[in-house]
Amino acid sequence: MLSKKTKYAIKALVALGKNVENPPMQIVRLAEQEMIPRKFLEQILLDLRNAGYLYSKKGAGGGYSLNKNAADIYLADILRITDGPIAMVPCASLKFYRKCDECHDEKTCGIRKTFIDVRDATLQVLSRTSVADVIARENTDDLLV
Amino acid sequence: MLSKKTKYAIKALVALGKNVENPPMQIVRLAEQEMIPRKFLEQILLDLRNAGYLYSKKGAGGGYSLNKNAADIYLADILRITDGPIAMVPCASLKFYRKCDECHDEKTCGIRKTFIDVRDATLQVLSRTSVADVIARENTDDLLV
DNA sequence: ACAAAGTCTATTGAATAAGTAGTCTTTATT
DNA sequence: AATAAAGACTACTTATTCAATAGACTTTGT
Repeated sequence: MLSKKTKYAIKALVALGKNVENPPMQIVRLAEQEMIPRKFLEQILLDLRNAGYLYSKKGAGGGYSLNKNAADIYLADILRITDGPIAMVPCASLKFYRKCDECHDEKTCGIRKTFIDVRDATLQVLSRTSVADVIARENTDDLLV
Repeated sequence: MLSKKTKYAIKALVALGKNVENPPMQIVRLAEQEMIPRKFLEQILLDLRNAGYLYSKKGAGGGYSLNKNAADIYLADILRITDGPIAMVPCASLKFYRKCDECHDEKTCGIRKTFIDVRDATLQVLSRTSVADVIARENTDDLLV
C-alpha cells in the first residue's frame, strides 16, 4: 500500500498541475481543497521542492507551483521520494538495493527473480505515467470498472 | 514492501515444495533451515494451513507438507492471505476494495485509474507465478543482474 | 514595520508489524 | 496407560514506522 504521504504528494502535484495558468497556490488552500492536514502537506511539499519538482515563493502572494512540465514528472520518481523503493523486496530494488537478511544465495534465489519481474511490470506503468497523464485521465471514460 | 510474514510464507512454501518426496517437515527444522523465528513461523504455517495450502500432522513423526501441487499455488493468493491487498491504493483493489477517505469522485479519479493499471501489471506476474515456478527458477541463469 | 507567506527540526501519538509465551490437543511409541 | 513429540490456538509484548502536530525561524511584498 502507498503511504498517505505519497498519495498526498500525487494529489498535490495533480492540483498544482491544474493550476499552472494561475498564480502560485498557498499551502493552506491546497490543504483545504485536497483534504490534507496542513502541516503534513507542508513537509511533503518541502520534500518535493528539495527534489526539484516544485518551485516555492515566500512572503505575501507566495505559494507553490510546478517547477517542471507536468508531462515530465513521472510517478515512479515521486514514489521514490516519498516512499522509497518500488520493489517489494529490498534485493529486487533498482534504486534502493539492499541484501535480504535471511537470504542464503541471492544469485539463485527464485523469489528474487520473481520479484524483479514484478518490479519491472510495475515500473512499466509508473515510469511512463506522468502527472499530465493522470490529469488527462480524469475526464475520460477509459475505465469502466 | 512485502512484510516479513509474507516473505517467510513464500520461503516456507518453497522449502516444503522441495520436500514433497520426503516425510513431513517439522516447524523447528523448517525454522532453522530458513532462518525464521520459530514461533512466528508457527503462526504463518497455521494461516496457510487454514487457507487450505498446507497439510499438517500432529504427534511424533508429524509436521507440515503441501496440500496442493506446487504448480497450483500462486503467489498472488499467498500474498493476499498474509499481506492482504495487492493494489497500492484501497480503491484499486480487486479483492479488498475500500473507498479512499479523501477521494472526491472515484469515477473520474486519475490516480485510481493509474493504480488499477499498476495492479493489473503486478497481477500479470503474481497470479501466474506458482511455487513450482519459483523453485524451477532457482537453478537457472535466466537473470543476470 | 508588519503581515503573509514558506522553512526547518523536533516531538508526539497511533497503528501495525514482528516476535514471544504459554497452555491445550493429538498421535505415535513403549 | 504413560509419555514424549509434534502441531493448534490465543494472548501478550515490543519495536518500528507512519501520520500528524508544534513552534520558532526566514523571506518578501506592501
